[in-house]
Amino acid sequence: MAFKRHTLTAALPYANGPVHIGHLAGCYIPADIYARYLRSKGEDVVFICGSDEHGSGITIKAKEEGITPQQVVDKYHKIMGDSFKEFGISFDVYSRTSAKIHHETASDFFKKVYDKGGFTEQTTDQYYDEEAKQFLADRYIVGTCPKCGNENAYGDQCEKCGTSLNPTDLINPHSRLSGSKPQLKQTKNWFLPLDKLSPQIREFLEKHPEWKTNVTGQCKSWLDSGDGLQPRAMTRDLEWGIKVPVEGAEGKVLYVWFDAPIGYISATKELFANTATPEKWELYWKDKESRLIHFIGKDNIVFHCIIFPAMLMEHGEFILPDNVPANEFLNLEGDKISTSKKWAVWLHEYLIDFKDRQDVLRYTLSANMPETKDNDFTWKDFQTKNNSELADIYGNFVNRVLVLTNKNYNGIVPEASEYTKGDLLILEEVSKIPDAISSSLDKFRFREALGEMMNLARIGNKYLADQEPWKLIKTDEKRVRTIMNIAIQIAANLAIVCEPFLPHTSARLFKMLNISPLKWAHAKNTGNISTGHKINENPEILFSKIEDVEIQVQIDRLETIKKERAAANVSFSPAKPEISYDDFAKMDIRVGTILEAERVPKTDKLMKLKIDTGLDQRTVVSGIAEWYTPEQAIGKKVSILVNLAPRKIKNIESKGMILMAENPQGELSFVWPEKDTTGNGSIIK
RNA sequence: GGCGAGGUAGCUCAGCUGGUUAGAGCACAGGAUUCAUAACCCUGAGGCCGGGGGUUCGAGUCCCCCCUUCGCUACCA
Repeated sequence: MAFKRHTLTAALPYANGPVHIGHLAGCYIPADIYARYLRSKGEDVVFICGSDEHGSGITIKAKEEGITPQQVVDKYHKIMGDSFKEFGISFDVYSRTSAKIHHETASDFFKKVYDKGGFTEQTTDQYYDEEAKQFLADRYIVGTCPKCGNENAYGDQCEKCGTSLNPTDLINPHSRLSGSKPQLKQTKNWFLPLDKLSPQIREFLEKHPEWKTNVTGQCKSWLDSGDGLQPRAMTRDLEWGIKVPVEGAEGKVLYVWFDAPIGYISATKELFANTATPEKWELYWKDKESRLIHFIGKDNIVFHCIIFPAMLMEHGEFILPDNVPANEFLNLEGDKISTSKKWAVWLHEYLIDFKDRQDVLRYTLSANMPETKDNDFTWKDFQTKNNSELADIYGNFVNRVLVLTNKNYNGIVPEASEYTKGDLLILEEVSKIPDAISSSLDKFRFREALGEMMNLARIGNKYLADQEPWKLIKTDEKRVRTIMNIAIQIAANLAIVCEPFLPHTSARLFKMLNISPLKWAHAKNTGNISTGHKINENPEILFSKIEDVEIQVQIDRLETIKKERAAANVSFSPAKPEISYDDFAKMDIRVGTILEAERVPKTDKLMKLKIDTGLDQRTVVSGIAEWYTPEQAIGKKVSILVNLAPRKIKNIESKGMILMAENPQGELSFVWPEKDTTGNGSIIK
């Protein structure tokens, strides 16, 4: 179980928007802490990341902004790369999937699996745009949402009501490219036979009982769900992406989720490409003594625990991940972070608003890391964590030590001549800290590890308070020398063990102590700074307090976004296109009365209704159970479309449709005639 | 409805294979102190461990049912 080297990957961020705090807390901060920690221990580490630049999301974004897909990815690749760097995420390489080396790698990967017969071919019906002469990705098709009537629902999801859809669900679908009505057309694609690989995948997962419960649980959910794993298309009919390198695949590219994880491999190649040993990347991906770890958010679990391992199995040459410590999601002020709803704190903006305060955000996000469940980021909490933990505990301890040393000893580290029993106890406690942190980090318990790091500062503060060197200096100067020596050693060790979490602070502290950065193993020692060493004379404040006004600006900003969103929500969907009277006249709408009502079992929304239409008594299944109980529904007068083609829903024949009025909140309400004299069968026209 | 993960002090979380008065950090209150960024240090208050049954000498920890949050999924026309 002893590994010689570590291949750490952080999820490739999608290049259709900047990085936000959710990405950081879920993936990049834990990955960076872990990478820095291993490096400090002297381990052989490569820490890999890059921009994910393919897929239909990019082409859509390009169309929205009126630029080319390449311009989109160039823009966000730069923003993300720059902000990661300034934030201190210590990737050994930050590559991108539009890079030539990646196209080659992904293409070769596909070809190899293809040649081995690792894919199955399937022909399916997809929407095709005759004018634009291309197949349409789900998000390229717009139509009316069958649920909420939103006219601008996408082929995969209605953004208004959140329902997930298939392109064929849309009413009146049209292409976002040409506006024309798309036709269904047959197309051939290559599928990864996850169904057949299921036993191997299961076996692989069972070898890792040590994985986090949220990860294992979600994998099991996939394996054991209804029909089990299904074959998944690894190619798409799209222009933007990596060409499928086989005959008869013109106009097709690799599925973005096929090509993205291969990006980890390409990026590793790139890392070594211009070195004396360009083939060295293979060690990190093929050697059994290399430990592959994927840092991701929970939305990526299925890809990294099932699909990518399945791809690697089919390929055959690569090692499989040893762990996938996925985090849950981070919310912002109680609401889900959303790029499209602009509900986020963007890293590149934070770096401007809170210049040189990278570590404050790193600390806050680490302390609030959604390790076991979704967590919430609030600006108030950000302020409190900075003021009463970083500033009051950590920063203040360092400041006390440096000020006392300068005041009493002109910055020269005094000699520790004689340790008391109490001193020895403290030194022992101090030397135990790195192992305590290690043991937490080895289990990917970042919050706990961070707490252990802060304990060192707490030990330091308590030591000073107990010893009171500022009093003793008047009576026992010799004793004060020992005390201050110990306090300085604690500060030095703090600089070492905080480095994975607070790298900028660590560097500043080493500089103030006027020593070169030390590695993890030194943190067990309690004499890292020698007697007579001169520390920097001008200690700076490591963490200044954050005032209310500063966070109020951020809170106000979010309030504004919220108000704008609320305003957008009360607006009704725009009027539908004009129709003829004949279109309208086709509909036969009548007044009816609900005679019987009962919930359809095993559904959330369905109610089975028996309705007197004046013409007959018939059964209608309607999705109203969220808004009416059967008792409330019985006896109600309703409007019913009686000549709608019958349809079987949950094995019940539903004849006709009840008309419901829906308000902007999605609440449904019956529609009925005002006068009691308008009885069943009356025509609504 | 199905599957998965949660629901423990005001907040963020620990509590392994069941075992004495349920823990930590922050926030809060009181005290002490002044080297320090009105900080530090000490003390304290604060928990029907989501609810209800059950197994057990004993349950936050095991079993059943229910409620609730998040994710996937079914059904929604």
